[in-house]
Amino acid sequence: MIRIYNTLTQQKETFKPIEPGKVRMYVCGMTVYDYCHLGHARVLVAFDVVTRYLRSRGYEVTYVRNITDIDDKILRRAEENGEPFTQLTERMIDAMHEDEARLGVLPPTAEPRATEYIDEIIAMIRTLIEADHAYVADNGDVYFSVASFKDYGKLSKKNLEDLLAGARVDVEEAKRSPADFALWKAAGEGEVSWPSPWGDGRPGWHIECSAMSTRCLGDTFDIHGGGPDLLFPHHENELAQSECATGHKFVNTWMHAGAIRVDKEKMSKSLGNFFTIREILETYPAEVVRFFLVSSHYRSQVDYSEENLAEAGRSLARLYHALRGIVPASSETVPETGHDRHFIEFMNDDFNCAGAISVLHALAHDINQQRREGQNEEARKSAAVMVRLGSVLGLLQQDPDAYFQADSAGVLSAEDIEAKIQARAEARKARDFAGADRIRDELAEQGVILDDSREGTSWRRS
RNA sequence: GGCGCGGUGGCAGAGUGGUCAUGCAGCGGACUGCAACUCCGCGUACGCCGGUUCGAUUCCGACCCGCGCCUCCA
Repeated sequence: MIRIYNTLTQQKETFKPIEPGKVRMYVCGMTVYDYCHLGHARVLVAFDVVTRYLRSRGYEVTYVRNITDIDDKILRRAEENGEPFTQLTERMIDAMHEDEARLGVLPPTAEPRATEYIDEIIAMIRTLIEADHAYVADNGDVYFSVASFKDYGKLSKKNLEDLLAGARVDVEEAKRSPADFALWKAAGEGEVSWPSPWGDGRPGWHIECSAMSTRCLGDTFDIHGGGPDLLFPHHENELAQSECATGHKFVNTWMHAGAIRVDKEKMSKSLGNFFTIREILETYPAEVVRFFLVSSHYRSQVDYSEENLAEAGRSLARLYHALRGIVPASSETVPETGHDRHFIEFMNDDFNCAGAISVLHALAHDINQQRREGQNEEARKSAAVMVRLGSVLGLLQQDPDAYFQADSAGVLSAEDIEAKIQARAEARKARDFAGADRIRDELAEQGVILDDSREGTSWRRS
């Protein structure tokens, strides 16, 4: 029994898919005008874990994550760069795919782009106009009439009066109400546009998600996810449009990830305090970044800092250390253990990954102890469990030696290091400990740490 | 101002009405030529004040503090 916190009802609910055994999920993806930052990574990883876990429990998951490849920010950036907007978006989409692959994020089932759904968008706007939920304004824009949807605000818990009282809503004369939002924006002279019954223009931001999600997943689907700052206005507006257009409930479970913070402030584009994924990956192994993200609950805020990343690295190293030098038994031969059940218990409770990781540590402890006591077969079984549970979180899938010895800015080659280890072994044999220690210290200075064991000496980069 | 979330040991981070989170760091011991790795052990954590209760970090109320959204943002 999986329980998920639903933003709409503000409580954890037992998850029951519309169609037994199948899950239809939509997550708001990127607006591709810049590189992805850590905040994007959080959403990517969080819903990757949701997908992996649901699949591991036997669900067939259809995971749709859109790409917004047309909007004002894209057009502005393309103009600044002096390039066609499609060239910019293609480049950023490639970069995004690269980033997510490095973070171990599985590709979604479908990745629809706004520009490929213009027909569906126009059809939905037409339906909304016909039903009097939208209107064509004097300036040629088409707006959604917020007053026409009595449930407006039910997702973000806002009421219209409060919204209108706030001075921050965009006062646009053509709108009937300041809270109304654009479905279709009329194109100015020379702007990128598509033909429509209301003249040339381009879609507003929210309508694309309504059109793509309902087209790909049906009028009603199971899960809709996204970042914390999408709750309002984006998801609220999406919900309003969709329910008005289809006449059905839009989404059963709404999931929102927590924000990434830097120095107690939200990491965001507007504050300019963001770190891109590729920037961070220059300093930290991708799996450490993923581990950092997964080791706290997806809904909580997390602070990005060098120290926190470093600690995640040390914690992950403990896990890989346990796996080092043993060949895990094949997973099928190891039946479900208490650890598996614990893991599932944690994950069933709104994807409690922090708890799930504690099970991985318990397994590491078991393996170390079993090896110490010479129970190698038991250790191999424990390792198999650890790797299979790790795969649900997208962790521990690398060869441990490869993980520790990954050539990240290493000055010394693996051959050089092996040669030094050999020299040290000979010195030790001759009981020249001063000489042996000198070699070890030299390696340490180059960022190489040695681990002696009965079987010999292994090394890792610090 | 409106709405929402949170304050857990040196740090990170789960969780629970009454024996255990977990990890990092630290300390003591074992292993080791010495280290590293690993193992064994250690540390009177639950913002503040009331209330409910046999018993509250966990439930209720007030208060203090922090954060998020209300504008493009994942």
